[in-house]
Amino acid sequence: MSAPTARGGRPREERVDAAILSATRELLVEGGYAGLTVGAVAARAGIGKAAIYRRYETKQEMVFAAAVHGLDLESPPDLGSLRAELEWLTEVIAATLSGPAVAGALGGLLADMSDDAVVSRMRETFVAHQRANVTAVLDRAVARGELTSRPDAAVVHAMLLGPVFAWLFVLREPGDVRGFAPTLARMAAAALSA
Amino acid sequence: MSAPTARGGRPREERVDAAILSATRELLVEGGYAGLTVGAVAARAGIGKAAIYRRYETKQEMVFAAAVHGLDLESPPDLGSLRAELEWLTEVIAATLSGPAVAGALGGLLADMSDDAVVSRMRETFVAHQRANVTAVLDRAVARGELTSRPDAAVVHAMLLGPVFAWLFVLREPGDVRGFAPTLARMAAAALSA
Amino acid sequence: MSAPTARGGRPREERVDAAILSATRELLVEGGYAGLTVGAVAARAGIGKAAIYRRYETKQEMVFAAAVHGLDLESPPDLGSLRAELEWLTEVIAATLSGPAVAGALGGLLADMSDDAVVSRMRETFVAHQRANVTAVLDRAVARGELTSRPDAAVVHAMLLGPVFAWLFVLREPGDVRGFAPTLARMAAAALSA
Amino acid sequence: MSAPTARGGRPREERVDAAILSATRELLVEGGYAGLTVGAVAARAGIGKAAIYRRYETKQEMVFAAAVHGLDLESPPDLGSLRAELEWLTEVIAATLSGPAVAGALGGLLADMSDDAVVSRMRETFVAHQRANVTAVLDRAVARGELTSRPDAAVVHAMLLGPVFAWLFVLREPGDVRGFAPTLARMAAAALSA
DNA sequence: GTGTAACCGAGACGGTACGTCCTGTCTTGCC
DNA sequence: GGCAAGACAGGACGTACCGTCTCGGTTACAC
Repeated sequence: MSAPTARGGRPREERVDAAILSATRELLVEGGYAGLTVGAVAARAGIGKAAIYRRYETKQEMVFAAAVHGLDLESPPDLGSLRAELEWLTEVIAATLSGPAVAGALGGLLADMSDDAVVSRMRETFVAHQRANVTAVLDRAVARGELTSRPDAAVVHAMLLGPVFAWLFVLREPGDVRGFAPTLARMAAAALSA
Repeated sequence: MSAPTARGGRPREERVDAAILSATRELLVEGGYAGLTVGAVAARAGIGKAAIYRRYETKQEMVFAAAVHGLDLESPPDLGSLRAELEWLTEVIAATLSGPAVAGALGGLLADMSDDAVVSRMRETFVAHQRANVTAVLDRAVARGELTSRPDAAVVHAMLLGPVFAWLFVLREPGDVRGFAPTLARMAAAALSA
Repeated sequence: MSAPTARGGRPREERVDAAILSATRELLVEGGYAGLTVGAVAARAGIGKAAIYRRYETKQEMVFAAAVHGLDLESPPDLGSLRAELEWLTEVIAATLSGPAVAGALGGLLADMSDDAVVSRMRETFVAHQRANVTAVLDRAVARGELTSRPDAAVVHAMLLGPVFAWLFVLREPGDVRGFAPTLARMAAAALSA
Repeated sequence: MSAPTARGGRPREERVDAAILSATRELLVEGGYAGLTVGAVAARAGIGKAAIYRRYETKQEMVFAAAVHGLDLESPPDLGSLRAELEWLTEVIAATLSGPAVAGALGGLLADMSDDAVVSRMRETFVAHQRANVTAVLDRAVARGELTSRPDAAVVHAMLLGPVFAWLFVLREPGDVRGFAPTLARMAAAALSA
């Protein structure tokens, strides 16, 4: 979809790609996923709806691309201790999820997707990289001798991502999510070390 | 809404209340939040749409009432140890969230709500009771001497609810969520004891 | 309907009858037939909707009763000439049709009725009496020698009623309908005499 | 409404315009104005409701367009005498009003309209042309010397249209309206000549 | 007097239509 | 062939109204 063979004809304008993503992010901040309309994105971007559907098959794909695009691409640095690196991971996750566009989009994306291809893509893009980072951190901790055996990365990932997710989307504490990260990392480190 | 003073006039029929909730739950299971129609609920319940809108201002309120109604009302029994009780809590949370109606509804509800009254109601109903249960468990652990000081119940709640939530709605591992609960509870107990 | 056998039980309150008709007429003036609601009539009259439907089977019957009630019951006096009496008839018709409640109701009544009982009742009540008056006037003109044979009363009635009706409901000239009556009567007299 | 400036974009399809009008006329014949549903028109026409509301602001406008469209566009031929031409006019009016779609629509249209723009448009379209025809006929009669002065065309129009209108919508005589036209025209000619 | 039957205001009930909105596709004419 | 504009089919949404029914209570006539 995003890369149809594109043999001949006029090339797509990058300006349009950028305008779509940027307008989507704006409207996501202003009105959340609900209240975001493909027509409104087109109008805000000063383009036609067809230019959107030429790039994304559905509204969900567009929002996913806009919200997730370019997120969380760094790998965790070696900070010397499991706990410090877990804290780094948690903070990156919290920063990613609490960005205004992501916050507006994530709930909505979960809604419109049942079990189809989009959710798979999302898992691959959004989840796989984070899990790789978790794996790297755990491997380093084993190498350092902080852990005797490497726990399941998926479980550890859920333990870091989950509370942040719940905090933002269900609990919605008025307090800053960032302050939550160190506490969470400390508890996770303790749990793993035990 | 659900309880207008109602001085005179024909009283509302409980049969209708029940039929709405039950039809909503059925359709939630069959087609998820997306794909659930107010008209379809009315048709399935054998009532008119107006009877629904007399009770709930929006589709979201109806779904919320149907999905959350009567959930998780038991209090945690004294099982003798913090870990056992955390495990009980986690299993209740997992059972609640993975029930078919709730699973179909929760994502969708998060979507259509920005920050308005519905999300507050949801927090009050859905979250408050679980948090009270967490508090009770922690208090008992302090009384037993398992913990020296009572940690923040909100944080502990997030640590239990969050991973389950993430597992179900983001990670969507094919594996059973139930198997996840004991691991999670064990790690939480270790984290708290440290 | 209006007079069910009424064996036992509490008798109907005349206050309610009057309140219904009066509220209907008020709302007819304020908003026309469209925009008149049975619920609004009940509210304005300070009664329940059931009290209305106990008296009238449909909204149309109620409006008909309210608009037509007590209209046009006088018989045409002997004014000495056909033309004078035709003028009297035309003025009565114009006065009847241009009353505010009737004006608001008639179009609407015509709308909701296809060919059923209500239109028959309306014809009987509203039309029959006027036609009897036309017949009386024509008979007197024959007796006076102004006409050699009595024309069809239905045709003459249509020639008097019709232009007034069209003037009010289709043409809607801003000018006063009353000024139209003498001209119409004069032309009708000339047509009949020829 | 029917002609927005429409600079760019896909032009409206004539097929859709025609399908709307044709489906409306069919349903008007089948069930009258009451019993005609915008949804049913859309379904019968094989189009979406939005395509209707893009063209007509309300159901009334649509029905008006369908019932009145293309009616009565001929001008009265010179038939040599006032009476013959009046008869022609009356027959055209009767034919117009007694057409099945118009008969189903007119009463209903009168109902839903109070005094707003729709009734004005209707007057302009439906009435203005007929009145112009009346004027032409009267002018020819003056030129022929049949009339000494030209009477008010509005009054004459009311005298022709009105009885037909009343006959069809109020009196509803079972007899054929067509037979009514010559009598009416003869009487009108006599009245004008006097 | 005390039934009993029909009344009363209030308002919920099933049903149906309205007019608006949105999605994803298609069709113009211009570049 | 991409692009802006916008029409298309389809269908859900939330509102409004109709005519019926139910509640708790009142009022007259008959026994």
